[in-house]
Amino acid sequence: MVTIKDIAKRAGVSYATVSRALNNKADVNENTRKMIVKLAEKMGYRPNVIAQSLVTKRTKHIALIVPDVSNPFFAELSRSISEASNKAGYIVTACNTGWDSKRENFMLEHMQSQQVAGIIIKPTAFYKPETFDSINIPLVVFWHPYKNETDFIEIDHSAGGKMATEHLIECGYKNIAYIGGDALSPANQLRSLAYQQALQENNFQVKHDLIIYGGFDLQSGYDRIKKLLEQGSVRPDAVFCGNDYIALGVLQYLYEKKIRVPEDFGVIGYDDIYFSGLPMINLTTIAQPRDEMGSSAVKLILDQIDFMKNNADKDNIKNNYRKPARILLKPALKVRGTTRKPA
Amino acid sequence: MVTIKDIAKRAGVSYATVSRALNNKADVNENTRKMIVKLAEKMGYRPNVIAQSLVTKRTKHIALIVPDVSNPFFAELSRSISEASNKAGYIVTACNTGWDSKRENFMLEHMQSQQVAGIIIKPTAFYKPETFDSINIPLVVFWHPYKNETDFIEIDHSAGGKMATEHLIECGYKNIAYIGGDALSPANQLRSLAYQQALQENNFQVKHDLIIYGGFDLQSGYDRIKKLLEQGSVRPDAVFCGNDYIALGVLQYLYEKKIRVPEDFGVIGYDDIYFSGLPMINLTTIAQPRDEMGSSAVKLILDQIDFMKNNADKDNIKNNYRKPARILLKPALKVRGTTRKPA
DNA sequence: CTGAAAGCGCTAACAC
DNA sequence: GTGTTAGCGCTTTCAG
Repeated sequence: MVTIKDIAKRAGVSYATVSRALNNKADVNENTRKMIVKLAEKMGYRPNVIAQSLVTKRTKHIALIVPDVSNPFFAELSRSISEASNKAGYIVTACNTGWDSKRENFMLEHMQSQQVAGIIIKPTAFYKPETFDSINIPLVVFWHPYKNETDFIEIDHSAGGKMATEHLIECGYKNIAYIGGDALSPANQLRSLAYQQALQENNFQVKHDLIIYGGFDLQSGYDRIKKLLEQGSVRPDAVFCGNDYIALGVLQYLYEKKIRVPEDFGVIGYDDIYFSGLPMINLTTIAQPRDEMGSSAVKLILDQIDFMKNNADKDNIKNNYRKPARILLKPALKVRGTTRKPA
Repeated sequence: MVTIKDIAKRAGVSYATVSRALNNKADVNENTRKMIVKLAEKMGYRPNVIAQSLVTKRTKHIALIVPDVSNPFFAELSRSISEASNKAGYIVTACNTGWDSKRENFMLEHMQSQQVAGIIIKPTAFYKPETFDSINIPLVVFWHPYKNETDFIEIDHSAGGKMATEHLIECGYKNIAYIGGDALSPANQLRSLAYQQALQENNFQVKHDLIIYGGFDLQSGYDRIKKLLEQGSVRPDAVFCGNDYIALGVLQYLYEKKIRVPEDFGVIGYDDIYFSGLPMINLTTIAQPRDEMGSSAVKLILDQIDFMKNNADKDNIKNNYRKPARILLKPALKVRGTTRKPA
């Protein structure tokens, strides 16, 4: 491994000069610089980012912590975050928690040990209030307002849930079920609540038997629509699903049972993952603004980094001086083929 | 930020002792250790991985460089690599090149600057022979044998291409087209070649007009089947696609034009991404063994790390002492609904 | 414009 | 078992 000292020796200058030259500092003779840069290239020099970080006390890494990167929703979010970060000269490290909050905590700890410049996290469920207290680096949380101390980006899931439910009502469906994901997922609860409210406002009865929770995966959707239709006390004729995966599972069951969609049964998902838009799937769904989510998150991180730099003299900046930002993003209804035309 | 020096001061010991205690070194009094560990916890100590890495000269990071993490194939591969890495105590940083080899080179450079423990890469296209020459950290390359100097994991795309083509022939299709991705992708070329060979071996004529390349995306599949069917000199009745995305585009076109699949037109993809298996899509495809790919890649990286550790005294180890590994993985045919029953 | 030197937080000899 | 000390590769004063 070739270091600036090696270069200095060969160039016959001090290694401080090499450092200055390579970092484009102002006060270096132009000729010396050129000579050093060329030499560095020739010798195959690669700056040791680790060493740089140790002295500058900052890295160019942003950590992204999500439940599952292989879920297209998170994959797409991840890509939008990567792009925004790269544009600002940051690299992102994406970690899976696998919907496991123990693992989530571990990753949170670990990323701080890594001295990342900031953390963007989509928590798996409600976190304990103290979880984020000990984090004193830039942090952006998706979806979960927490006191007033961290930046967060919220999606208006109440609006989303309402939109979805009212759409099904307008389509003329009468017994609308809700198949959610993890019962403890706050987003899930907000949607479920909005669903219930929308029903009531429209003079529909809220039936407990039509509300069930489970996993956010396809199999879970399949299993639960099966249970609902084969063993339930009330037969639904439409279902609002906690995410597109669940909806895909529901569609699969209906498809197998040759139940006509949307004529005899309506299905609406949530997230608008890429594949939902394929004509072979054509799932009506609620779209979350992924790109906006990604770019906003990165922007907030950069703001915090900026703020800390400008206030490096003060102590305990983050919690005491900076007013946390809250961004509320709107989801949008995508009407497609799994719901019939409004009556 | 609390450091081991802070802890040492509070504990009334030297900071070397703190380091030893926290790292579970053998020669520390059990009581001192307990005291220090408890104190560290109380003070909210987090080891500075950057500093650790600087002295130990290794990090626990593995870089994964792929064209596009939002493509389910890479997302799933990425997850399998993450899991295998985590098990071994490594974290993975996944980077997109966006199918851009300039960006790929940049990432390669950058990751080395980051002092990652190893790099796993799926190159976007043929690389220049010298690309990997200057890399002297553990490296695993997917798909592209390169001299004898780096480990690589190859998928037998010749076998895959042959399998796909012969399956279409057995199904009784007569004019089989090939819609590939990037013409310069080696995997693509191998499949294309195998397709041509399989045709010849079965006494089918290879028709240039039935072979076209483009992007690996859905739109590209859609556009090119459209062109083939609307403007082509020979009308195909089946198509072997370079990946599932392209096949999805083809299916979309056929769906819109109400061309019956598999009765009047056969479609086969490549990759077996998750969504291809959904009953609504039900795409016949060639599955690449993602999990095996991921775990093998990580294993090879770990082997190299091990090897380097055990030969730390020697110089220029990687190229001169270690025999590079080559792993050949077999793809598998998944017969589903977009091809008819063999005649 | 350049060199000398301090030190980032930590590990790993080496002494005692 | 514990303290002392020398770096890891680099940036950044501080002198000159």
